[in-house]
Amino acid sequence: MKKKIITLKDLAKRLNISPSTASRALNDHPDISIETKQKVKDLARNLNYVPNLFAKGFRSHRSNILGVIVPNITHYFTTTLIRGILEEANLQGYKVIISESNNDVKKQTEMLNTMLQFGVDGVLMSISKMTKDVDDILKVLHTVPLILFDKASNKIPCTQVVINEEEAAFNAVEHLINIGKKRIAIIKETEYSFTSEKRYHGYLRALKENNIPLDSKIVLSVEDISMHQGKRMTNILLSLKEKPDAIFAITDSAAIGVIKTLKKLSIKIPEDIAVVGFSNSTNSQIIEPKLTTIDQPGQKIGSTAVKQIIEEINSTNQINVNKTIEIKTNLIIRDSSFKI
Amino acid sequence: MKKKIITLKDLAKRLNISPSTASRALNDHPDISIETKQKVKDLARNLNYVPNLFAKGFRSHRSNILGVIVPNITHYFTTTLIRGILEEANLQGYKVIISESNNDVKKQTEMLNTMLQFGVDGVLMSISKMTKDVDDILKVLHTVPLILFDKASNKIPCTQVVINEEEAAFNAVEHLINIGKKRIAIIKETEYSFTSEKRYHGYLRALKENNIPLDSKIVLSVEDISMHQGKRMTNILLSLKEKPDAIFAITDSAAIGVIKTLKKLSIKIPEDIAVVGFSNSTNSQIIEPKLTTIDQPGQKIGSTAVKQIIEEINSTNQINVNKTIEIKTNLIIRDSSFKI
DNA sequence: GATTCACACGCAAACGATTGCGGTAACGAT
DNA sequence: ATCGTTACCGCAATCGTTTGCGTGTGAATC
Repeated sequence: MKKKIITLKDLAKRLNISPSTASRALNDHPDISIETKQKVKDLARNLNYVPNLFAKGFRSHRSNILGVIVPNITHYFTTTLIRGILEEANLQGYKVIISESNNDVKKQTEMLNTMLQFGVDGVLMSISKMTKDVDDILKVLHTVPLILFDKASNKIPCTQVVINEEEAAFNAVEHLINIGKKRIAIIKETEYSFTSEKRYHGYLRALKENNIPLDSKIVLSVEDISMHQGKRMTNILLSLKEKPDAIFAITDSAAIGVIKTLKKLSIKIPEDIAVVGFSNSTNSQIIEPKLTTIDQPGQKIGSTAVKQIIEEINSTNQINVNKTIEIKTNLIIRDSSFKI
Repeated sequence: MKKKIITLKDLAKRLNISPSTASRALNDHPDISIETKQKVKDLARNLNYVPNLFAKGFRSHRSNILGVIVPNITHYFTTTLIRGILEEANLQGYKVIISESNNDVKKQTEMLNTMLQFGVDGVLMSISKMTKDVDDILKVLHTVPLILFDKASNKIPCTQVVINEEEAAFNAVEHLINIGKKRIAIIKETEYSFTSEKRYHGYLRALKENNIPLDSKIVLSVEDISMHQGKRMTNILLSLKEKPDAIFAITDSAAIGVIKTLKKLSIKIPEDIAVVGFSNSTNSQIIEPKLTTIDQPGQKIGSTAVKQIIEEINSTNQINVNKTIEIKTNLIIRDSSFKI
């Protein structure tokens, strides 16, 4: 009852050729005649021959497996990233091993190492935000190609696939200015977060280019940005003498916390205070009023990262490419910031 | 500059023993003296020896890789499932390859096959809902252990890890009855969906045990359940002469569509019409009023499935275990169905 | 007719870890 | 002194595929 597994040898034996000839035939080696190639390929198809990936990897040191490490898989945006990765990898004949670091730096390097043990051909990583010490990550660079996506870091000399964080934030804030807002608060993360800092720079530039003075009282930083923190920060902002007329939260979840708090206090959105988030999560369409936010094309980021890493895997020269690929975002204007 | 990879042979050469002795030493074979074992293990640690997984799998036909196939990775519940799978697999020294079938049956069997090519030791699958022909899946059973989780099917003789769909729905509907509702509508899927049918049976039993007659006019079925369909069905229900005083949507997204429609028409929730969903998605807490729903412990389902499949992988006897493991759910009562 | 050359293919080694079997030494028992 | 037992270890084969090198065949060239 056991299914007999067909090997190269089996093919060779049936055709009275050597295994090496069969191998070369299947791989289109020029030394093999067209007729032989045809014969081998036909038989392979008929017998449902599948090459043993272990044996293949054993010799070639290639697994056709990519490693992916993300901080938190339950975030909607992360799943769109993964979807892009899976799709593109599938097209190119690669499989994907996924691990979750839970924003734990120790776990992160641990997973990196077990991935190498499992013989991945390359690693795609979205680093946990508290990654300060990058030595462990740098070690990997000598072994297999590494690409950072979404959550990146300029401390690591490798290809990075990210969104145009700065410009996206700039557009969001300028949009608020365009609808007549003049006192725009921001809820961001502490300076350890690379992405948060970039978005903050976009915020600063938008103010500057529109001659709006920066008021540090309405620049709020939190450690772990969340809906709850959004609520807290809103209460702080509302307790100020000069209240803001718009709030830019650097995360949808925080923005939703803002909206919930404003609604509870019957503050009109967007008339009294407009709100803008970041991510275009599913939640942003559920909340009422619907949230203006920035759409990040996760799927495209994922597929781009895969294309890039496969290119690096196949390139023989071991130069450390150190380029940054930026994916365009889109501002989605909804009810929380409509022109009045 | 290239990192020299340490092999068993290297260890053996340095200690002047044979590779086989080194192998046995690392694997705690009784034939090896304690001193030799110690020496080998020490050297292995010092030289940072990592066994070549290819060679290992090549001989042992074990990859320590599990395959996972899910219909749609972007659903929040699915991500919690995956989180459970990843965690438990990590604990047990397994890696996980994930694929998305997009509810496409053809793709599903295709992925199943490539997974086998990649030498997975077992497959965990949440089948796409339109799976009618299971022949392709049955073939897999002869090759590696297979476990169905979440979306299962009684047509496939293998272990299944699911929630108590029927009881969960029963509890939800009985809760509506307990808060005084007497005319409870249900929005479900067509009969091709196994899970939907089970939930429907729970609905029926709750009515029966509480002596509420079934009215087929308020039993609505849709092909692809979604928020949009929730809205559509609500309008249909409201056009009836005898309107329902509660709506049980078999999915959170549909339930949210229901709530949005009711709010637009200024129908009071839960006073006029109560609403209950299914899944405890993040959205269910964002919507106002917050949605009463059924929490499915995804993480536990995932980890249970992994534990189970590893057990089956390690069990030599090839009996097809055909048991169903049911994970308990919890009814989460929120504002959309509170007692008035 | 001798030499060259391209073509098509086979031989055998190699990759790293595992394992059945055989071998050796040491020691005690007879 | 001989045999048996035990403890410990090495030899060599094995898995399936790839690849450098060698070989034989036939045709073309001088």
